[in-house]
Amino acid sequence: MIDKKLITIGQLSERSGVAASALRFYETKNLIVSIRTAGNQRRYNTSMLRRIALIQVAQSVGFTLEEITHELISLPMNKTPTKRDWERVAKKWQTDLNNKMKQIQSLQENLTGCIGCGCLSMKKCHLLNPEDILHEQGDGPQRLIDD
Amino acid sequence: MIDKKLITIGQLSERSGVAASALRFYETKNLIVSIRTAGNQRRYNTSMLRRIALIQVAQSVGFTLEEITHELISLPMNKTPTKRDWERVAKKWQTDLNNKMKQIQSLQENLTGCIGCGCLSMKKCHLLNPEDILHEQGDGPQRLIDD
DNA sequence: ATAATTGTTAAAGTTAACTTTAAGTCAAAG
DNA sequence: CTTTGACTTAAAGTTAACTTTAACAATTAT
Repeated sequence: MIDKKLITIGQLSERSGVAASALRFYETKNLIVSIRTAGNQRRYNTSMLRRIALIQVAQSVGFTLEEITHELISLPMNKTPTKRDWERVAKKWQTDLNNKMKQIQSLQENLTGCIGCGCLSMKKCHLLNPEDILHEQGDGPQRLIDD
Repeated sequence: MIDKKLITIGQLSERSGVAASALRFYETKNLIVSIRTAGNQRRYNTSMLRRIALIQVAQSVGFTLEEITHELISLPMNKTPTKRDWERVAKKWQTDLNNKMKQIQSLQENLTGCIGCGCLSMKKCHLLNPEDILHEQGDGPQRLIDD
């Protein structure tokens, strides 16, 4: 439990797929931490690989690094998160993912509607008519070729 | 059909909700076009409102402006797109939206799995084990507290 | 022990998508 | 006709998320 395997930034980079420059950058943003050798080189606990994987997942989901810093702030840097730690983070992400899904679904429905109805003038299309356009001309009978 | 109502950049900005500076920027990126008055001021056909709405939708879906330029290049600048024009664009978007949904769903499932199984060591978690970590130690019996 | 490799920092550069600024012109109202 | 408000351009600034560069130090291999 005392002598853990520590890896260099080059090894962490290769195993995580994240460039060393990015890892140094992440450190300035407090996303990850390192310990230093007597000669001032960074060494990482292998658990950092997991943390970086989490960061990548969160990024792919659309979080900014700043948000991710806040999301992960409660997770331990140098050991496996507890089940409770992990549940809290994962549930937050699920909520955000659900919201993203809903947004996309509503766009999907609107697109389908637009295709279905032709939407040639698009005067009535909810998607393409964000609170304007109708007021651009009086709303007489719908015209198929217009402005 | 000859004298259409033309609007100024300020009006377009207010009605679209997009800053005038952004509209000028969009023009440099060929996302929109304008005609000029004798005094060199921009004037827009009101159909540009619809095009801007499309741009906003596409952006919210995650397209970059460059991608949007390509998506919209086939749509007429100064008149209503034909049904065929519109169908092509909308279908492309639907495909992209479907892909986004699938990606998010797979993340959802992985997150659920992780919560369900506890994933305390996370050695086996597909989500958190992007082709590494298992090789960090021989795979003896799964440990709950580790590196 | 020395060479080759890998690591260190600070500062500047990069891309996307805009905004801000400065200095000046146009258009609309009175 | 003059003033006020809207518009014009070019150039520089902004934020996120990094990368590149330069000059130098630590490790590792021979």
